[in-house]
Amino acid sequence: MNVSREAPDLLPGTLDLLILVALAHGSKHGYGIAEHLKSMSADVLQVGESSLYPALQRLLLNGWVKAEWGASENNRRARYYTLTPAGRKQLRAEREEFDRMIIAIQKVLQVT
Amino acid sequence: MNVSREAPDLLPGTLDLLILVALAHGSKHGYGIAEHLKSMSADVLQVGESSLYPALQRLLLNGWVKAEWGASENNRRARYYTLTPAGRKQLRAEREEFDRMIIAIQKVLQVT
DNA sequence: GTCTCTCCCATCGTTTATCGACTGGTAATA
DNA sequence: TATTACCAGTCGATAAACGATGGGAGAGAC
Repeated sequence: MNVSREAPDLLPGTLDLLILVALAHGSKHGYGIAEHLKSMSADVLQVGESSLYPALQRLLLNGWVKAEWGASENNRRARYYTLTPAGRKQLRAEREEFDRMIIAIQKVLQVT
Repeated sequence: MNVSREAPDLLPGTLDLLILVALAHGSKHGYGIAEHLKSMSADVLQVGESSLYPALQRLLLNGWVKAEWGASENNRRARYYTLTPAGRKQLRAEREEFDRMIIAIQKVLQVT
């Protein structure tokens, strides 16, 4: 019964934040976002397409990002996602909330 | 459509770790675990009973903890949970994995 | 010319965790 | 007697992440 556990690809609840951060420097397409997160994290954060694209849909629906079709550097059809002003605000909020949680968890952990 | 978001009570995926840590110093009953997490985190980590008890069931099923009925300091019927050796091992593993994730996320975040 | 590789998009169905609301009970205290 | 604090859970809804799957188009090898 779940005796051996897989190492998760990412911490649940942090994907939206990670995507928003990835887009903070400029527009990226989905594939590029995944690459960015992977390389920036030294291959620890491996976000699969089946997590990434639904997440991007969420962000679109909430108005945090907008999307437009274009061509990638490799001359391929790609959909570029860009942070909206509301998205920047959301990024700040999520980052604060994340920090709050991490600090709280560290307090509990460091007792040991 | 989800324009205003509630601040979550805890980071998903971290509850098991938090419980294991809470029990690392000695047996506690469920209510006591929740109290411990709340006070240690300066009221940030508010784990509700409907998250706590299912989590304890998971830990029991996996053999990370064992449980026995007893009486609380307040002279009430209480179920005391205790870490097993497998639970200590699991605690180490989860803590490592958590640290790995946090470090990776920080790397992505600090670029901004 | 076609094969394969990398790049790029996405959905569907399953699993799993969290959580709001609820039920149920006992000791102490006002 | 009533209320409050302590202590145990369950049930159903919601939502996020993920494995599997299914495209398609450019580039380079053969």
